[in-house]
Amino acid sequence: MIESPRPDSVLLIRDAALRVTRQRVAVLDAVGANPHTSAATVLARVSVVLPGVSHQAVYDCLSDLTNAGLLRRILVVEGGAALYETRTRDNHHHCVCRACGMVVDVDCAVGFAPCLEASDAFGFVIDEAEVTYRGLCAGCAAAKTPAPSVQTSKGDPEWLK
Amino acid sequence: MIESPRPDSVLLIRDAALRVTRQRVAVLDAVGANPHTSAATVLARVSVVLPGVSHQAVYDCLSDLTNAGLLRRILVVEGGAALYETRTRDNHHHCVCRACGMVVDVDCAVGFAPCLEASDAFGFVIDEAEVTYRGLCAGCAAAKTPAPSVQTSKGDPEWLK
DNA sequence: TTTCTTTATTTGAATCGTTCAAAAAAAGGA
DNA sequence: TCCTTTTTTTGAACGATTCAAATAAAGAAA
Repeated sequence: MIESPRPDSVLLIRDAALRVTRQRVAVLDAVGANPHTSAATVLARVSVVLPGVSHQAVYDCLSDLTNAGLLRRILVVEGGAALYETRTRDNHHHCVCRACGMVVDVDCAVGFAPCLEASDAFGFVIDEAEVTYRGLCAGCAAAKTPAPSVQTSKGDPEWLK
Repeated sequence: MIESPRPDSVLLIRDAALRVTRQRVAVLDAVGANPHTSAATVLARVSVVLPGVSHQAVYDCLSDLTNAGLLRRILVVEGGAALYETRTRDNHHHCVCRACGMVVDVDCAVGFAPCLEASDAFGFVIDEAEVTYRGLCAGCAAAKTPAPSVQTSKGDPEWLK
């Protein structure tokens, strides 16, 4: 599954006024192909296409692309690594399984931009609402595993590998 | 401001079927007196009352008290430390200032347990919804500081010290 | 195309928050 | 008071991320 750079990525990066480098294209492609990936996983994936990429380059690219609005960074795993995704401006949320760590996208029932209208935010000028649901995914709930492979937030979710 | 252990804490800990130790009482008191504190800050505060406490004890206490439902752990700062609070079962949310790191509690406009009803959660059994609003607090927004003391998530929020 | 300047990447070390593991100490029932 | 279990201390380790200096690549200009 070695993917060739999608022209989309090149255009997106250029339009964001960023220099188009192979690393950035590869990182954007990697996240696009696998939503909710950590820097470590991105590094692994990018390494296939660009042997020898440094982890620092991956961190820099993730950071730059995030600042440019091409990526979104979410803090979903307790004590774990940040995850990245390419869906950036549609105000969707995330459901995280406490057991296996699986992350899925969720649209809020309340409608678009659900909780962005905090009741009393003490004068805060809010620009983002990150909503994280936690619980058990269908599989883990069915298995009713009391505490078998409870992944304590180290490394990547198993289902991702 | 050396505080003496509140009887509340002792009772709460005992009721949670946990052994009542000075460390646990002190940790619970420390978080109770200062919502949204990190482990490092708790250590500093507890050290005043209990000179020589180990950071490990603080981590253990925070973990035990959190598991017992006496504390809630929130992941609010990008790449930063987890914060703890004693308001545990009222489903409130948090507003975080991107500039100074200030955290305030917010009740959702949508009502009690706002976004707990995710539209389609792929069969997830959800037990918690963590909502984090990000933006600028009134002070930082007013100052319109483009990027002055932008705290990049290391250490504790300045306003806490 | 070639050169030049700016911006990215590599390299390697360091930092922070957190956890692991073994020995010593304290809690609380018998 | 004794004894067993649970906590705490002690000290090292780890993963994720960042810092800093040297090198390489991007892309505008000649």
